[in-house]
Amino acid sequence: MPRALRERQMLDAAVRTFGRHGYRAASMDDIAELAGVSKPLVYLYLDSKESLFTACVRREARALVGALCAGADPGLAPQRRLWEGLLAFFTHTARHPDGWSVLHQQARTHGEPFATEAVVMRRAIVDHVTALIAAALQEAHQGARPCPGELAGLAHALVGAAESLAEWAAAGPVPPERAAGMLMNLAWNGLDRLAAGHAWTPPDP
Amino acid sequence: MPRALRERQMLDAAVRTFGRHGYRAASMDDIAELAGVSKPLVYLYLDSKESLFTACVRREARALVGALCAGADPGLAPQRRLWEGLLAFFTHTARHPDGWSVLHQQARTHGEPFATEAVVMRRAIVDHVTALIAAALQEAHQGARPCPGELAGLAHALVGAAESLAEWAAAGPVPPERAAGMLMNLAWNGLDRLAAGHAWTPPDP
Amino acid sequence: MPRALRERQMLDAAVRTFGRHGYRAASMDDIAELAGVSKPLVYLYLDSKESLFTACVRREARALVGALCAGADPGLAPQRRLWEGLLAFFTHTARHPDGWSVLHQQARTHGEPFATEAVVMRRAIVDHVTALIAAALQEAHQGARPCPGELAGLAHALVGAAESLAEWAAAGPVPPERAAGMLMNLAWNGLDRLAAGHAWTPPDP
Amino acid sequence: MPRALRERQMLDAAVRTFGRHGYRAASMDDIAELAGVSKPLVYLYLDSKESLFTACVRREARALVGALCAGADPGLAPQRRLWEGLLAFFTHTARHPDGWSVLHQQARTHGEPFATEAVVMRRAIVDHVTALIAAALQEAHQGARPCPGELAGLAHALVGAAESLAEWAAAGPVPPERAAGMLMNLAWNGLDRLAAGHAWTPPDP
DNA sequence: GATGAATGAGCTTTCATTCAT
DNA sequence: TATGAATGAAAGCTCATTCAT
Repeated sequence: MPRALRERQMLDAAVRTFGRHGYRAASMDDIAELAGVSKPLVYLYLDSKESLFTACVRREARALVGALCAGADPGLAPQRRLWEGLLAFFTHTARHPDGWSVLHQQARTHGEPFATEAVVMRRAIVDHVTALIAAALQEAHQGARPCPGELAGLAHALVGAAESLAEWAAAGPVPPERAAGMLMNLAWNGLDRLAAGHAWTPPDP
Repeated sequence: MPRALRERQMLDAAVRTFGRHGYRAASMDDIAELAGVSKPLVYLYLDSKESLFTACVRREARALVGALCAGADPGLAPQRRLWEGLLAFFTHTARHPDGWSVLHQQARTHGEPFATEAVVMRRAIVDHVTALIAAALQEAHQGARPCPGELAGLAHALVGAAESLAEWAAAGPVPPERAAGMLMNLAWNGLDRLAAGHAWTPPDP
Repeated sequence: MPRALRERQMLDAAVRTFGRHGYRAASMDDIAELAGVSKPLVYLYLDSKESLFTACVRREARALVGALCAGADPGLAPQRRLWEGLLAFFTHTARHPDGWSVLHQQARTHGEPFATEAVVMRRAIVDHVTALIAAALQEAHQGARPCPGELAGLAHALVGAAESLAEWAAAGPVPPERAAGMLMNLAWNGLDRLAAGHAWTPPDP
Repeated sequence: MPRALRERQMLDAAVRTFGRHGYRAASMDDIAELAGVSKPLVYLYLDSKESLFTACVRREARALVGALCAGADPGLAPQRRLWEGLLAFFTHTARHPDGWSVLHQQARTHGEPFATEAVVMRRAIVDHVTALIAAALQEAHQGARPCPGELAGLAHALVGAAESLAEWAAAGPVPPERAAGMLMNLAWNGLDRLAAGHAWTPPDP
C-alpha cells in the first residue's frame, strides 16, 4: 500500500482516538489497531506520539482554516463574508467533530508544544475575523474607526461565542444556519435591537 | 497539623498542578510534593486521583458560582445585574487562573466523570444568564418575548464570548472592567450600533 | 480497660481476620478496626504483624491441643482414647473454624517463621496419635510390634484423613460423631487387621 | 524466541515462585526475573497476576489429574487400579513439589477465585476415588453396598490421608511405593472389613 | 513495506510502621 | 492507657518506544 494512503489512514485513526480520549489517554496501541497497522509502522511514518499529535493538529487546523477561507470568499461584500464565514465554521465543526475536538479541546489542554500550535492557529482565525469585522463596519458606517485594541477584543469575543455555539449546536443538534443566524443577531445587532424587533437577516448575495 | 488545613493545602496544590499540566500529566507525586506532604497522606485524605480531581472541580465550581452570585445581586436592575455578573466573572477568573483552567479546560477534556461535572456547572451558569438577559430585555422593551430556544442559544454565545475574553484578558493583561465593557458593547448594543457611535455604558447603580 | 482483656479482643479480631483473608491479605487496619482500637495500640501490645500472627497461631494451637488432651483422657482404655480424641478434634474444629483455618491453612502457607510453628504443633499431635495407636494396638493384639517408622507413617495418614474429614464435615455439615465414626471405620478396622498380621500386598498385575 | 516457549518459561517460573512463597508474597518482579524476561512481557502474555496464578493452577491440576489417569488404567482390576493410582499420586507430587504446593496449599488459601478452582479439581479427584473404592469393594465382596454418603466420606478421608502422606514422604524422603503401601495397609484392610459387615462401634466407656 | 518480540521508566495505590501528644 | 497524623518502601500495572527480521 502506498505510503501516502497509509499515512492518511493513520492520521484518521489518530484524530479519532485523540479527539475522543484525549492526548494522554489515547495509546499508540489503540491508534495502530484502529488504523489497521502494526505499531512500528506508525513510528516509522510518524516518528513519535508527539509528532503524530502535532501532525493531527496541523492537518485539522489547515482543514478548518481552508473551510473558512473557502466560505468567506474575498469577492463578497464584507458583511456577507462574515455571514458566510460563520456558516462555513459551523458546518465544518459539525461535520468533523473529532477534528474539532482535537483543535479546540485537546491541543489547548495538553501543554507545550501543542498549546502553542493551537494558539497560533486560533490567532490566525481571530486576526482574520478582526479584519473582517473592520471591513464590515467600514462598509456600514463610512468613517467609523474603532481603535484596534477594541477590535481585537471584539473579535476574540465573537470567536469564543462561535466556539461555544458550535458545541451547543452539536449537542442540539441545531443546523449551522440557525447557529450562524443567532450569532449575527447577537453580534451584529446586539440584544437590545433584537428585542426591539430588528432581527438581523442575511444581506442579499 | 489539623486535618482540615492539610486538606486545603492539598487541594490548593492539586488545583495548581491539574490546572497547569492537565489531569493525566499531573502525577500524584507532584501534587504531594507541592503540598509538602507524602503521597500516602494524599490518598488517606482524598482517596484517589479521580476523587481528588473531582474535589478540585467541585471546589472551584462552587467558588466561581459563588463569585457570580455575589456580583449579580438580585436586588439590582436586570441590565446592571448582567454587567455586575460579567465583572465578577472576569475578576474571579483573572484571580484564580489555575482554578479556571481546571474548570474550563481540564474538567471538560478528560472524559467521564469529570466532563459531566463540568457540564452541569456550566449549564447552571448558562441558565442563570438566560434568565438574566430575559429579564434585562423585558426591562428595556416591555412586551418583548424572544422564544426560549433563541434565548438559550444567545446565552450560550454570550457565555462562550465571556470565556474567550477571559483568556484574552489574562494574556493581555486587560482589566476586568474593560473586558466586561467590551462584551456589553458587543452583546447588548451589537457591532452595528457600536460603529454608529452608540457605545454602551454602564447604567447608574 | 485492662490490658489482658484488650489483648484478647485483639487476638480474637486477628484470628478472625487472618483465618478468613489469610496472613498477607489481612491488613493491620482491618484487625484494629474489628478489635475496636487504634492501630498504635495493636503495635504497643503485640509488636508487629508477624508477632501478632505468631501469637494467634500459638493461642489456637494451645487451644486445639488442649481440647484434644481434654478429650483423650489418659485414664481411658487406649482404643476409647483414640475415639474420644477424634471426637474432640472434630468438635473443636467445627466450633472454631477461623482458628482452625489459621492453624491448618494460613500458618502452613505463608513461609517462615510460621510454617515451622505450625509444623511443630502438628508434629506434637502426630506423636500423640502415634503413641495412641501403638497403645491401642497393643491392647488389641498383645505382642503386636509394628515398627516405629511404620507407625509414624500410619499416624500421619490418620491425621491427614482427620483434617480432610474436618473440612468435609464443616461443609456438610456433618456432626462430629459421624465424622469420627467414619474415620474409625476406615482406620481402625484397617489397623486392627494390620496388627493381626494381615499386611496388604499389591495384587498381581 | 517463540511465544509458546516463552509462555512455558513464565509458567515454570511462576509455579516455582508461587509454590514457594505463596500467591501474595510472590511478586511479579520475582517471577519475571526468574523467567529471565521483563515484567511487561509477563503482562503481555498472561494479563495479570490473578490470571497468571489461575493459569498455573490449571496447568498443574491438569498435570496431576493426567498423571492419576495414566496410572489408574481402567483396564486393570479395581483394587489394583487403586494401588496404581496412589502410586502415581505419590510419584507425581514427589517430582513436582512446587506444583503440588500451588495446588494443595496456595490455591486453597488465597480466596476466590482460586479456592473454587482448587476445590473443583479436588472434588473431581475425590469423585474418582469414590468410584474406585466402590468398584474395589464390589469386586472383593459381591453384593456389598455401602451407602453413597458413607463412601464419599471415606473417599475424603482417603484423599486427605494421601495428601498428608505425600508431605511426609517428601520430608522423609520416603519412596512412593512405601507411602502407597502404608496407605493401602491402613485403608484397604479397613475398607475390606467394613464391606464385610464389620462396622466399627465405640467401645463401652 | 511491515511486524512479532521485547523493555525502561513511570504511574497509581497499599501497607506496616512510627511519632507526638 | 490511647490515638490522630504521617511516611518509606514496595507492588501491580501501563505505555511509548525499539530491535531483528
